[in-house]
Amino acid sequence: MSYDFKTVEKKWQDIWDKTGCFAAQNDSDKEKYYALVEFPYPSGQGLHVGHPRSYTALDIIARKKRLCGYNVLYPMGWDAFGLTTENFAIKNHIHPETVTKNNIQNFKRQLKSLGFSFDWSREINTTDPQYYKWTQWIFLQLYKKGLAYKKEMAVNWCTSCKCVLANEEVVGGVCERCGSEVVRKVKSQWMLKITDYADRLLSDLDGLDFIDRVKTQQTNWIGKSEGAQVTFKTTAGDELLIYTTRPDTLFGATYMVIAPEHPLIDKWELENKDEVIAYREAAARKSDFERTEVAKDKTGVELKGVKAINPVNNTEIPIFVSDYVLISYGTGAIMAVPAHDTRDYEFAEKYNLPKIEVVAGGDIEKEAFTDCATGVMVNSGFLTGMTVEEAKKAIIDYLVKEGIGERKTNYKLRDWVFSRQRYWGEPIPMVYCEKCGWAPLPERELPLKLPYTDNFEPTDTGESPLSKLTDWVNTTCPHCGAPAKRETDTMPQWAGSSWYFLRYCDPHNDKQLASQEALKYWLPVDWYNGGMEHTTLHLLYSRFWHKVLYDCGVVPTPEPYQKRTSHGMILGENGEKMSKSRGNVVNPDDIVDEFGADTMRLYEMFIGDFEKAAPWQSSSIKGCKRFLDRVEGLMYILKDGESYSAQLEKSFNKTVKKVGEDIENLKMNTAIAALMALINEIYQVGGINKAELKTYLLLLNPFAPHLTEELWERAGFGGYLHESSFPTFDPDKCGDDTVEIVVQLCGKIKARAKVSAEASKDELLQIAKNLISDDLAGKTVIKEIVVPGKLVNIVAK
RNA sequence: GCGGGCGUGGCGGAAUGGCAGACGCGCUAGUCUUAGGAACUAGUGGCAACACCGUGCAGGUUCAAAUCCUGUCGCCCGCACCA
Repeated sequence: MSYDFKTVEKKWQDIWDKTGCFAAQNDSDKEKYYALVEFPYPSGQGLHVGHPRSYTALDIIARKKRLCGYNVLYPMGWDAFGLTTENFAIKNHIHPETVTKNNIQNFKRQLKSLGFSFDWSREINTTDPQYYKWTQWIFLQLYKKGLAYKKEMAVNWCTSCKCVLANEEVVGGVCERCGSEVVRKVKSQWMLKITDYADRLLSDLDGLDFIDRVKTQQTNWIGKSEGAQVTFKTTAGDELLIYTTRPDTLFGATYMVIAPEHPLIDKWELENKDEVIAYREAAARKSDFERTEVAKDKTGVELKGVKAINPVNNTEIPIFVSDYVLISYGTGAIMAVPAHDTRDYEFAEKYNLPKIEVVAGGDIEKEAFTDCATGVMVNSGFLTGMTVEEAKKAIIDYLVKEGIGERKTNYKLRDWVFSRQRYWGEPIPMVYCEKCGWAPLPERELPLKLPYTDNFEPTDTGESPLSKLTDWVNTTCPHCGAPAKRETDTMPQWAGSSWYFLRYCDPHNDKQLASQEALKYWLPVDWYNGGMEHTTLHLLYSRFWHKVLYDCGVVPTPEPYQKRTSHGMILGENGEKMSKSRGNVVNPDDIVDEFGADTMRLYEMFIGDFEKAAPWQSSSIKGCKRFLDRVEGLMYILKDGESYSAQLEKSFNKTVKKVGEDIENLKMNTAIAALMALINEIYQVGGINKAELKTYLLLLNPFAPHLTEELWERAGFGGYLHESSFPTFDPDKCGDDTVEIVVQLCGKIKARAKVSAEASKDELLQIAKNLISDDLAGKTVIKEIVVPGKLVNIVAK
């Protein structure tokens, strides 16, 4: 018995399209619910089976919330700028605009075939000038607030994409996108000062309902550390500033290390200048990857002719240059305490430098003693005898009093490199004038449209392809009117996605990025689901932009998303990541064609724990199809009935409770299992009445919307199912009258008994004792444990 | 190295201190069928066993442990010389 899913699904998708029934209302009195999934990058490969996992889960949430009376916004759009499209365009000699248009068309067809209840009237596209007008506008606000600045700096350069990458886009020393080598290159780049927001991005996590691993990852990425900044005098007469989280170990500092890029190297008269410069150049030639590759073996050169003076004991100590110290963190210089830092220890061993134990408790002949919790200070002047924590406080007080140091907080987070030397991105609305310097484009000139060209390939020189379009580049200065040149770099892919959820609130507004009323009504996003891979990229960037917009008074909430969850990856049948090269890719179109959208949706939810990775199993899909066939089969055993039958009343109440709760907790797999168990019971009983079918269809509807609407209509329930309401349950009718309890003797199961659910502890105990009286004979009862509804355990000797 | 997570039947997975294996796949038998890689019914952790054994391994706490604690092995993810 198999129903005609193709006809049924087409019919309902057409009805939903025609009636626009899933469009959210901006002027509603109803309570709002904003459910959001990450909008896709419309690649040429089409939809991946990973996409529907997220989309189906939140579609279930959205559909359930609508049935519960909410005004639901569940939108969809296209994150369409970016390198993948551009690289495809170059390879196939098609303009990226055409590629994007085709890919979107295909994605949209695929999404529609799965029956998602997206509000298509709010569809957005980041490459639409009416959209990126506001991306550019936000950039101008960042610039006005001093949060966008241009800086000559060493950046990550992908040798294949011929383009700068953000720190977050470099994974394991290679390009996140193409896997090619990333080298350091000095370029002038637009930077966004996300570091100004580091503390707020960290502390505001507290009030948010994000899953722990997202919070942990963002916290680690921001990398807050507290310590002290200390000034060391040098024999050259000037000062060396260092950062340390262990100021308590200052008496143990036996040498200093500065990063190869440290500016003092150029300033100082060094006896071995050639050697030092050679070391620096060797370090510069290394890519980040090589530099971390050799992390095990530390190298360095002593700076001859200059020494640092330890301010607490006036000892002269040598200064080294080494690439294990990073110019980009802290002050680019450290005091080395080999006795209490493993890296310094390793370096000191190699270069035969002295170690002074200042915290007792370890054996510094063997290894560095880094424990802060147990040690006591020794060899440390006025700190001797204190605990590490006491010493930290005392030394900072001392440094402040002497004017040679202060308390200091540092972050691992770096500013966001915002320029890309590529064509397919938003033009940065800035103009460079010889006289005035960088000038922002007036807001009325937005959008600054991306000029159309067929010559969009990246250049070997590292210049943006836009620089070849001299007609476009040459302009006049917005300040003085003199001839000037446009910025030719474009924005990174992360720009358009950093605020897209705002545009959904009011997508056709041509005066503002969205109206205040709309933003006030819809924000924050109530539930946002997306991939873990975006935790330190998109998710962090968009929180940053949102906070800036909040400070500008553009958005009414300090945080964009109230709740964040993340789905596990769907792996190939062989348990490996799905990829073309592994040949284990499943195309959603094939599944929809063979089994239908409802089965596909159900299977994606039934595959396992939503948060965990799960391998695709073609053989299991038919289980979901069989289940839906059995649901359709209910029509043939349907009886009249205004209320639940006595036989099924408890089961229905229990299942309503469970399915409702499971949906809210994203436990779609067990919700489906409960519906399967219930239908098994219905077939056991041999029939279902109309009241029961109604409830059953409503519970299943968020998962399998097409079939349930169809059966609703066939059963003659009137109107559309999606206009009805989610069933409620009677808490008193969720428990069974009789329950089976287990009788244990010393924790071993000896008997089982069906008892009344209402039975008291004493009654249960008596029943249990009777049941195992033979075993108890001649023994002394030591302890009796009774857990009503579960078990009785008697401990006897 | 640091941080996060995981380890349960032939397979995907349930169970978060209280009956291990819900639900599904697969498998076995049966029914119907010209046929079955369809559907339906029953069974299905191991074992000859109602005893006993069983949640990576070794200990521990508890009347009771897949679940909590300690150690250990293996796998996955993130960060990676952040001073």
